[in-house]
Amino acid sequence: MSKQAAGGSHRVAPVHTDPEDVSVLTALSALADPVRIQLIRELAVSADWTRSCGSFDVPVGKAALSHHFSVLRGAGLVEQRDQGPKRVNRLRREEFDARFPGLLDLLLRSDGAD
Amino acid sequence: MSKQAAGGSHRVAPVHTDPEDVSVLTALSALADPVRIQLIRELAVSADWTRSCGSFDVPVGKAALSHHFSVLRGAGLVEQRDQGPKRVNRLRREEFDARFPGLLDLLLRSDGAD
DNA sequence: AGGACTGTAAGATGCTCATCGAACACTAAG
DNA sequence: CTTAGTGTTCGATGAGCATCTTACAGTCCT
Repeated sequence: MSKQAAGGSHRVAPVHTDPEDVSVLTALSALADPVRIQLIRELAVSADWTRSCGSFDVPVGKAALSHHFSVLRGAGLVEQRDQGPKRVNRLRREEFDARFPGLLDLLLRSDGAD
Repeated sequence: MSKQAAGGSHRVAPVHTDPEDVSVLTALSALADPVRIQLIRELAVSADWTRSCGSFDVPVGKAALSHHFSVLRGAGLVEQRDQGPKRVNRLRREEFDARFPGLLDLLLRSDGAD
């Protein structure tokens, strides 16, 4: 049977929030974190669906990482898909830009020192 | 002696941070708070130097309010000046826009329900 | 000088959240 | 089936922050 992009690899399919349903406060809160900023920046320079959750160079454990991705999903910033044992990611650039124009650009334009 | 706009009414002159010296993280963190969002929004529709700190309709005490303004100053969002016993405020719209284009617009365009 | 008003500073409290460790669920490969 | 790899969930811990109360420091008015 075809199994790629099937519905539900791990336990349940990841819960996503449409950027249109995200409040400004939620969006800003999601972005106001050093680890999540780094995740977004790394995602931004990677092709869609090429980065698994564990492939990011962040100074936190797996549990915290999973939590951060949950926050990013809830803010409509990231989409996830199960691919075999891995969960691959995609930055929802266009959709998020439509809801919050310029916000992502702001984050990605700044130097890494920020 | 002239006393208007003199240097130091209360105890010391308020400490300001230039928006150019503000990191993205600091800016986002400052804006990721319901009370501060409300302050910014009220300030945005008020003429410069017309609003004293106590003139805002926020559901917190004086002490917390003072703290919030301190955060806003530190993020380069608000400028303060002593005017008699009051400390009047001004939104640093142009300067902040130059550092973070579109960020303030985003906050001010959204509905109050956000 | 005295009193009303405005904002700041200091200390205490409570809550939210970021983090970790360990256990669990699912997939893929041997 | 067993093992290795990946990510989630749960419970606990700790830090940071928003808030309050109280005390203080100015300014203005009488």
